[in-house]
Amino acid sequence: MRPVQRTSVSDAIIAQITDLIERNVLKPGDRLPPERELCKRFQVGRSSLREALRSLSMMGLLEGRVGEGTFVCDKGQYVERALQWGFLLDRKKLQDLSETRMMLESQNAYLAAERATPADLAAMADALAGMAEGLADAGRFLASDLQFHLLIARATHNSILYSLLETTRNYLQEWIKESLADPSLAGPRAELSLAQHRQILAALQRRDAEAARQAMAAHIRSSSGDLAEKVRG
Amino acid sequence: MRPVQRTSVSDAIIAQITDLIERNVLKPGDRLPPERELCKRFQVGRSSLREALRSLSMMGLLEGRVGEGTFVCDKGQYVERALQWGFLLDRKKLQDLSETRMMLESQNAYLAAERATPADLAAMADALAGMAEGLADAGRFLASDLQFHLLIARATHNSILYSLLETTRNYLQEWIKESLADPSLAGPRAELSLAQHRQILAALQRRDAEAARQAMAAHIRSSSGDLAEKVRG
DNA sequence: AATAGCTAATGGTCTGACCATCGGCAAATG
DNA sequence: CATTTGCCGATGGTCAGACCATTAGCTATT
Repeated sequence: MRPVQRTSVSDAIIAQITDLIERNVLKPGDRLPPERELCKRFQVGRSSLREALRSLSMMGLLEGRVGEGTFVCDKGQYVERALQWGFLLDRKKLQDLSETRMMLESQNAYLAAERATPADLAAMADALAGMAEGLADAGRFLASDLQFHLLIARATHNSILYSLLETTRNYLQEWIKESLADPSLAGPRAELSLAQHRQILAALQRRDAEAARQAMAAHIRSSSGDLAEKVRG
Repeated sequence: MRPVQRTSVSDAIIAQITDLIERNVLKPGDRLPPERELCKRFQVGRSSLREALRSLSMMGLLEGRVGEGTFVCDKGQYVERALQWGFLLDRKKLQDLSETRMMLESQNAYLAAERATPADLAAMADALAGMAEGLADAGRFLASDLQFHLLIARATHNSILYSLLETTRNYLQEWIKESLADPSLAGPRAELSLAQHRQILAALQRRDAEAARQAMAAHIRSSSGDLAEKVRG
């Protein structure tokens, strides 16, 4: 004897829809039939259908817009989402996060040096210009700073690495902001930071992967010095 | 003006419950109050509550048992759930994941060389012995192999890095298994793999971080060669 | 003491209804 | 004619109540 397989209505719907998406019958951007219509087709109640749709939304496969309909998301959100949920639970490890970020940033710089397109490099130069113009405006400076780092991650053309860096940055962003808020050191530190960024971009432009990695590592080490202190204390 | 944030009842419930689990108010194995009770406490309808619970079940945080109640899962179930989405990975994503894994593994080896405790090293030696004994048993060999890599990640004593490696490994595990299933190459490849693992452990034991990183990188490059081929074509 | 049967509680499902929002259309406006 | 305004239907989001299948625990029969 075998334990009989207990099938859940919602799970069956989830299986069917994921299958449709997998076989590309439902393409990203496509609109699903209205919920009431789907109920009739699947021969199920609206509760069960909605539980299924909700789960699929949570996985990043679908997106519901009030008054418009339910749409298939761009493929690719699910892995990132899962990774995000993954270590959402054991945070409180700022030090670990900081270390992880350092590793991601420097390795991304290495890869970006090999793979950045001219367009990537141009965008980084723009971000750098934004930092220079924002030397007096902390908000703008920080925004351009963040953009520069994200552009490097994007230049790896590896969506996983980009997403990981983005996530760790998001977690650390608040602390980074705080540590840069101290006005007494703002001026000199901003200029140092700008110079370091110029070094990084220069290394990327001459495709020197190892130099890019080391420049990035040095930058993060110096810029996150007091972040580390703050974490410890 | 700023776009007003549209809050969803289900999302609010999800946020509250995940928060309770994060703060360990709800421990794994705990039973939640009945749905009808939760409705009264949250002041929401049962549909919304159930959509939230369903999403949390889909993430592997909760588990509902008919006639018994809803229970908090062991943290880590989410990985299993995530595996179910594995088939949605396209080739590009696989390549990216593989690259990310390579970077995590080698960097972890570097850090582990500096931080591994004697106990960590002893556990790795055990895993290595398990691989040696399992040369004829593919299942056991693979299990010890995986354990060895996870032990290295644990030896970094960085929970984020460990969690990241664990997750990427789980995503790739199916493909790794497949690529090692080919019996024609099983024997020689297993011995090569074992030898490489011995090199890695040796580097760790003499605290040579750079050697450990390079040994790990070499191992992964050679062992994932046909994985890369499989991905490409 | 063991077993069969009953009962209450619970998650799973269905139905119908109401609301807020969005897109599109027609009428009013300049 | 072009623009704005107001309306209407469709849609996702939410709610309340009901019924079902399953489970655990109690009860009474054996």
